[in-house]
Amino acid sequence: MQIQLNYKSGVPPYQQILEQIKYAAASGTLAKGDSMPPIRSLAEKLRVNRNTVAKAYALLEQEGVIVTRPGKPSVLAGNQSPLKKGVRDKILDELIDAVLVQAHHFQFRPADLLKRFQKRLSDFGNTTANSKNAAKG
Amino acid sequence: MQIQLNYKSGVPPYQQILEQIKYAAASGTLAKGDSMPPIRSLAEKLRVNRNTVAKAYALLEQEGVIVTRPGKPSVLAGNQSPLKKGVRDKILDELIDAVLVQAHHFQFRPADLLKRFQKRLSDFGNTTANSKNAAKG
Amino acid sequence: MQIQLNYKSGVPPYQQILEQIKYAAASGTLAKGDSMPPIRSLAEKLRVNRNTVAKAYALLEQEGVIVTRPGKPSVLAGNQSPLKKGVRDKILDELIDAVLVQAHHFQFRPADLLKRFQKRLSDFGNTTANSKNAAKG
Amino acid sequence: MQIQLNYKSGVPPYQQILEQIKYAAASGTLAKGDSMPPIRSLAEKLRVNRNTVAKAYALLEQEGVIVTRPGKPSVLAGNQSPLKKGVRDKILDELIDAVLVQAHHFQFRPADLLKRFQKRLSDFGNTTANSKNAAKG
DNA sequence: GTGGTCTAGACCACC
DNA sequence: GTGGTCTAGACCACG
Repeated sequence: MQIQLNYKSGVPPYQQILEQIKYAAASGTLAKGDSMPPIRSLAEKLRVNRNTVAKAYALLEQEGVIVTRPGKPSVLAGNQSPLKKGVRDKILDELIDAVLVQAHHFQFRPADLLKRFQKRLSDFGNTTANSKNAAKG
Repeated sequence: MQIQLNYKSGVPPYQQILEQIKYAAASGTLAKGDSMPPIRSLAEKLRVNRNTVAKAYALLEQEGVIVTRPGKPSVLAGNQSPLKKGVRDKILDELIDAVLVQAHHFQFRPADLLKRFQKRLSDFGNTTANSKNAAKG
Repeated sequence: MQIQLNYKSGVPPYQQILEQIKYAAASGTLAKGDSMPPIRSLAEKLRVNRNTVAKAYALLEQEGVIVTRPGKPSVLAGNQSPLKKGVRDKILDELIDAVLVQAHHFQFRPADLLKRFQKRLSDFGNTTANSKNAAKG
Repeated sequence: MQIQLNYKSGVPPYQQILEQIKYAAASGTLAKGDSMPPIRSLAEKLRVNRNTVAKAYALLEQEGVIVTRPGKPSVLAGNQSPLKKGVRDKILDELIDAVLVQAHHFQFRPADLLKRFQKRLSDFGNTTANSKNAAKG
């Protein structure tokens, strides 16, 4: 699972973690019964205090998204109502628009922006392919 | 210009104002040289404190989006970011990464994501090109 | 670090704080990686409101002088301005012009002014070079 | 006479005008009995509202630096106590230091800074040589 | 403890 | 009327 924290977005980190895990669950990246990454290692990876991750997990349990049991890894609860395609598209479009607006403001030429996006996309594919193994290892 | 504040998102109001004005500027709803709504009236309309809007305006000026001068209404500047290229690229990359992560969670296939991005990009280009006429009409 | 506020100058306090911290950073009184005085204590010492100091810190971060992170003390960044070269040059030229105008009013001969500038420049270089030891001594 | 307004210094324009005229008088750039530039033309030259210049002139008269008579051009009053050399030097040094600090922050190399200063200095010499005639004409 | 944000209300300088 | 600044006091998120 890939989590991106943005410190300048103004959204509190615990909330960013929360949302991204929820999305991952809703989209099927995480399946029912999968175990979540341990708080400690996730905190370390994100370079964030454990309390911050713990808070996200606590809220996730409160919302019924995960089940935590002391001593055992947290696992994803079942029956996630997956987001409808329309909703998912809307979320993505908003993020894409943010890119477009900023790029326009920076006076990027569309072709250059597209190139940058493609490059980033292929880079991302490679790292996530590796990270899956890294996470398991 | 239409600004909608979302109090549940966790994004601070001054930043939502900032982004939406940037959006309006980028999409052509506001044209270069147009004068901005006065801080006071915008604050009243959004039902926030004057200082909150003032903060957004101050940041917009620092980013080179608008020009403010005491006694005069703020006006939209010619889009010129005062930031170094490296800094601009970094900001853009972070926004792109947010898209990639979300798309990955939603299990979009890279090809589909790219297609969606391209579509959005060309739509955006048309909007900004047409908006001048739309505003006049 | 020593900060002196002058209330008669007309320069807003937040800006005096900004400049003097910049000065301390440039002259080596503060070294890269040093942590800054907390906003609250500095405000108390200067007998100004917390927000006033906070504003100075926020601007210092935007200029790349310090790095702030909620929960952690602010630290001095490696000096790297995020501004475009053209913008940096313009800022410098304005400061230089202020010198020239004043010298002209004082009827300094250009040669004398240049000499004075050179002296000050080399003195400044020595100060920053020695300050590390001075701070330690 | 050369007046430089800096809108980002935080010092109100009327005060900048006031100070620079006082310095000019104190340093001898303006001599007793010289007539001041008319409010209207100075305001135009500085791209500032007439009220702003008028305010500066009013304060100058209040301080006894100039004498204004309706319908006639304002003239410089006599007996300006010229600033001592030590004071003048200190004022200049402070302005020079501001340049050095900012240049250091921008990581200008001393040689480059010096070069820039020299260039600006020679440019300034040329413009002021012309402006004297322009002002008279 | 740290920094970040918002409100409420005040004063200033400029046009 | 405009934008800019400051104070006083509150709440939040993070470590």
